[in-house]
Amino acid sequence: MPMAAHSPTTTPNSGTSNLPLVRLELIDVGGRFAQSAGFPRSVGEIYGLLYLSAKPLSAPEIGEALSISKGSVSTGTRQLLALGFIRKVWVQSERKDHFEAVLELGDMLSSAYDRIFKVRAQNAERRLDAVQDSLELSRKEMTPEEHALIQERLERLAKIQKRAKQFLPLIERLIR
Amino acid sequence: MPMAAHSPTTTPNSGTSNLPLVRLELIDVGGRFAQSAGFPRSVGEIYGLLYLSAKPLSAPEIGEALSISKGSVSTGTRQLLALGFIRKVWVQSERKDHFEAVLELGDMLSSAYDRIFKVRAQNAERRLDAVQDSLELSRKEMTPEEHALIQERLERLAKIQKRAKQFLPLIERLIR
DNA sequence: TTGTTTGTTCAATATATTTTGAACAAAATA
DNA sequence: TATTTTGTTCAAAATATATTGAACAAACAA
Repeated sequence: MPMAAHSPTTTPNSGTSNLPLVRLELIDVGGRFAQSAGFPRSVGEIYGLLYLSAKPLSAPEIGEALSISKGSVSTGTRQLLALGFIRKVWVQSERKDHFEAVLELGDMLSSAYDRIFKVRAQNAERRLDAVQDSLELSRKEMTPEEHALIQERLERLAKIQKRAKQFLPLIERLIR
Repeated sequence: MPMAAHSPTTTPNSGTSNLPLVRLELIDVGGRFAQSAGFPRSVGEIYGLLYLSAKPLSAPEIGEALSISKGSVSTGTRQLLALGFIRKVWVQSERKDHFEAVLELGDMLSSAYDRIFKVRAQNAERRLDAVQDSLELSRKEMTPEEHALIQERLERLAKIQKRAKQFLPLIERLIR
């Protein structure tokens, strides 16, 4: 009930690919995880596929295995590369790019942490400052009581934010 | 580029409500936060509105202030109540339900933590077990080498999960 | 150079999620 | 009881997001 009930959608892929069950399942796990982290499902599926692959795969191979288009593979791999979840590798006598999963999930998570949580925390801080500024701008439109109440509540928020700032680096250390 | 680029949508609300700028801004902050946490924007907006309100508000008041429908207010308040982010309060000589924000964000976060992260961690664990089971089921369809590779990689995942389990309670303690 | 292969972009389409509002249920009043 | 007020549900509409695939660009080969 609480959480954004991620649709009980179809099975990983009913395409023509002929992967053993384990792989299909991990592809699905990846897809769901991505979704719950706010990424397109296909991004997680690509990672799931590569994670259990014995050798690097080319973009067309990925597309075929997951039954997704050229464009989606291109976009998805770009995102995963940017997050450090996969690598491009050169394969002998092949012109196509090939991709492999970065297996060190600790590293992956820490880089994802940097890119996502730190940026979010910074944005939140900047945003709250702006709100406090606009409290002063709106000062004349409100009674002193109202102003005091809002000021007090915004200060509470600022405190929470400081607390969050304290423990985020701790998580970071544990992840590395 | 990495993150799911939350649309640069319209201003908090261009409805007829006549709130001072600070409030409009905090409503927007709430909306964006909700979105980044995977909730409907309107849920965060309701909380933002209540957070800076001097007195509890009724459902129609909320709907009017945010220009959202009866149905959305009903759904949104239900979610916030379930998460412990708001409370129902009784207001003298009023038949309508009234709502106020729980100001203790620490408590809010800890209850949200319980409901969201713990459940997710449990699901992930159950899911990974299932994948390991199906590795054994697929055993005959693959070479011993392939089996060994997949087994090793799934074990890595299980390790990560144990590590995550260790530090989650730590976060929990800090949040409380 | 020209032709071929590989990779990206982005407008159009498909999919998923959120919101609405009318229909219903539940509670209170008279 | 009948009547009014308040709250919820859920199918349909609106909105937001992801995917596709054709058009383009960039890299290579000959």
